[in-house]
Amino acid sequence: MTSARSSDPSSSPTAELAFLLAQVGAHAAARFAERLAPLKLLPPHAGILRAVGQSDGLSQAALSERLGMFPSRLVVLLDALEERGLLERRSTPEDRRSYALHLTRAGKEMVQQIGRVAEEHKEALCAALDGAEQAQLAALLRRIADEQALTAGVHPGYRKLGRGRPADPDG
Amino acid sequence: MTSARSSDPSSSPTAELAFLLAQVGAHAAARFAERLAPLKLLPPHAGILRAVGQSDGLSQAALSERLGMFPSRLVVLLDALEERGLLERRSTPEDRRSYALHLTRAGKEMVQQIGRVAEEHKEALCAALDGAEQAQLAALLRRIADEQALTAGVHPGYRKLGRGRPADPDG
DNA sequence: TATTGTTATACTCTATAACTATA
DNA sequence: TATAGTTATAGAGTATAACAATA
Repeated sequence: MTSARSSDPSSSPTAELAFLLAQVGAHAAARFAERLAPLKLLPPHAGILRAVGQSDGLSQAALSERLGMFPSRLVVLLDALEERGLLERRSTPEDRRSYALHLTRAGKEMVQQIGRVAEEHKEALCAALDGAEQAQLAALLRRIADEQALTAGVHPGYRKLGRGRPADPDG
Repeated sequence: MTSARSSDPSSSPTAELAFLLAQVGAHAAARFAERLAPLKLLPPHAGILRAVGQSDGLSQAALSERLGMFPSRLVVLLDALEERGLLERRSTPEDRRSYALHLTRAGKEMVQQIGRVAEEHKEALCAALDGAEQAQLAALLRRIADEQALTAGVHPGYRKLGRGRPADPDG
């Protein structure tokens, strides 16, 4: 079962490519989640910290819009981050209904640490490839991502799914 | 938000590579699930049909082992496939506890159709790349998959997850 | 009347455990 | 006593709906 990779799919020589993408991608996501675990963070937490770090002071509505996440889901995730002192909700004078989200000092440090973890993760994941090959792979993926209109830094797992099956296996 | 892809991540030029893999991979999986929907199949169904097609007559225990799926989960999926006449459980004389799984005529045709859908899916997903580039991408991914010891044709989404967080977002 | 954020509820998916029938 | 398959239960995770405060 180790090298039967040739005998699988249907027709064209790259027919398995889409499956390979989904397979390696899911593996990458799972491994990253494992590396995040010691930091007591789930992937969506990391995504939020990164987004807030990039757009300091944005509202929950704006953030949920950007990440394609339901506001009600965001609340729970933000609660956890605020409780840990990584992020704070500051009430704004302009509109007393909404909060401006800011990273704390600890939050900024956590973002740094996530960056380091991501780098280690990438290195372990792509150990089979040298630097030039990694750059090549990144370039190809970026072109797919752009053509498919994927938003930079937004994982589909964050998204509210259009009423139907969850963004499931295979591919 | 369309080309901020440069300003995200941490340090190295390919730091975003792992995220890109997870992002594109999840996108691929979601799009494939959509293409499967008209066939009234979920991705795990397709995975099962393919596996049984490759190893006609295997038992549920063997199949659940191969796909890394809990036997109890397999039951429900097989029920649906059998009900639709795509697959059958034949009792074997040797061991009356177990069943040998076989594709029906309709099941084999469905496998063909899944292959066609997969091909269309790949073509749409990788529209940004020409044939040579697709082959290049596939080769790079295959090397990662091999080095990371991923089993051919088995999506991590099938797997029983080692007691912890689900194979989640990011990467 | 519409919007921000929140709470409460329901639904889906999947893991765990308990059970039967064989062996 | 152990194994194949099944059923039943419970636990995550996430979408939907209802709500209070403000605009």
